[in-house]
Amino acid sequence: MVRKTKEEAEQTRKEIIHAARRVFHEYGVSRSTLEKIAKAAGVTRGAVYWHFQDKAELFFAMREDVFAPLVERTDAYLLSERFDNPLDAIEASITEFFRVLEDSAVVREVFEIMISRCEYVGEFSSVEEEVGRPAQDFLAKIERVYRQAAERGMLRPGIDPLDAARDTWAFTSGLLHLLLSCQRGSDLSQQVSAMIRVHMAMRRITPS
Amino acid sequence: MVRKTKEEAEQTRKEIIHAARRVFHEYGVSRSTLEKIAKAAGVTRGAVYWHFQDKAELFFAMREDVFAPLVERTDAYLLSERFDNPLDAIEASITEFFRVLEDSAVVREVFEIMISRCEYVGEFSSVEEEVGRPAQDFLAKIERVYRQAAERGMLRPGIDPLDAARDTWAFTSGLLHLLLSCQRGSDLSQQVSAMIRVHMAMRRITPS
DNA sequence: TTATAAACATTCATGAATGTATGTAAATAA
DNA sequence: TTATTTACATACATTCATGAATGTTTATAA
Repeated sequence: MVRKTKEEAEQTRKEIIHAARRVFHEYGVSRSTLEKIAKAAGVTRGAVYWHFQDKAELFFAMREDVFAPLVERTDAYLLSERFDNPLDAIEASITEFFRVLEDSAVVREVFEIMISRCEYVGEFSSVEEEVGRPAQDFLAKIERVYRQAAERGMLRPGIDPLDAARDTWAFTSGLLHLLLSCQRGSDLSQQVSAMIRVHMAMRRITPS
Repeated sequence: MVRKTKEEAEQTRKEIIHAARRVFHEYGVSRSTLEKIAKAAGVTRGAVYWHFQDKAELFFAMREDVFAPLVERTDAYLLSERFDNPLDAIEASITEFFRVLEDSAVVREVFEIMISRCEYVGEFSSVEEEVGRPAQDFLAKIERVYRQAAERGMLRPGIDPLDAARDTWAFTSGLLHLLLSCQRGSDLSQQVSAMIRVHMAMRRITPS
């Protein structure tokens, strides 16, 4: 039976993406053949080639599915007006990011694929830029927020907002990488929220 | 002409390792065929198979060549007795690490391969553990040094040594990853030493 | 109702990488 | 001096992934 309805076709497209995620995660991107992915999705390579031009396009689709809404979520916290203290917005945003990472196996799988199961060469070198841009954006955003905190006298004296932003930037990136690539039995995931709290506490005024 | 002398054989072994590094860096590990590596080294696949069992063994040899001496160097700073303030030892150790990374193209290439040009699955999943161990060790070491600083009253009051160590741990890891994977025209490499200084300054007493 | 095109499955040709097996000349040990 | 390894090069068989070409239904528009 072929020639499904439009909705059914969209469904198989999504199943291919989900299967790709599982296969990428298990075998790594370059060892994930389209045959394996198709089989995991319950279709043949013909279906995969119908929906996606090649492996790279499938990879990008899988990534975009998870990435865009995540950035939107964390930005909502970061740019929210409901925090009296801008530092609370930063803390809430970062905490939310790692909370999603902890709660959603799908998100975690995609990040693990991108960090330790993909080689950024050839058709995939553009991925690095696509990932680098949000990182760059994140730095710019938290710098603005830190600046607001400084203006309102809520950043500890002697700390430059840009310096604080860069430090938080590196901290966040490092925490992500450590969490996903060398957790092996370490209790790091249970320490995450405490680490974020401590990190932010160091730049608040009147640290008890 | 075959059957070289022992020293000549050792030389070709090294040339194969160097060629592997260049090829791995350009094409990524999985797309680096032993044929390409052999050609880059000026030999045939026969020579590669003579010196190494397969691609994985060649990869490990290439990595070990660079990794071991680097850890030794940074540890020398970290565990040195010549610093009055233990925090200076930490700062010097981290600074030294990134200085080597900046100065040595070989070291940088190997780190770039390991961070963004290798998939940690199959025969390579053990690499993650091998890299995770030094990271774990680094945390333990700086925690001890932070504790010394606290005992000598040189750590800013209100900061727990373990918390400080974890924060520095994440910071260092993040800085490394940001530096190697999303530098694209950013002036990050020029900011590194300043960022380290700022990071450490936040945990020193009497921040001017 | 029928033609068209969508949504796949199937088949085929091709190339590329791997591992192994075998060849070979020179260094080295006896 | 000669036998034996060493340090490779060459050749071969096999597997495997890719992309394209073609086949096959069936939803859908006209």
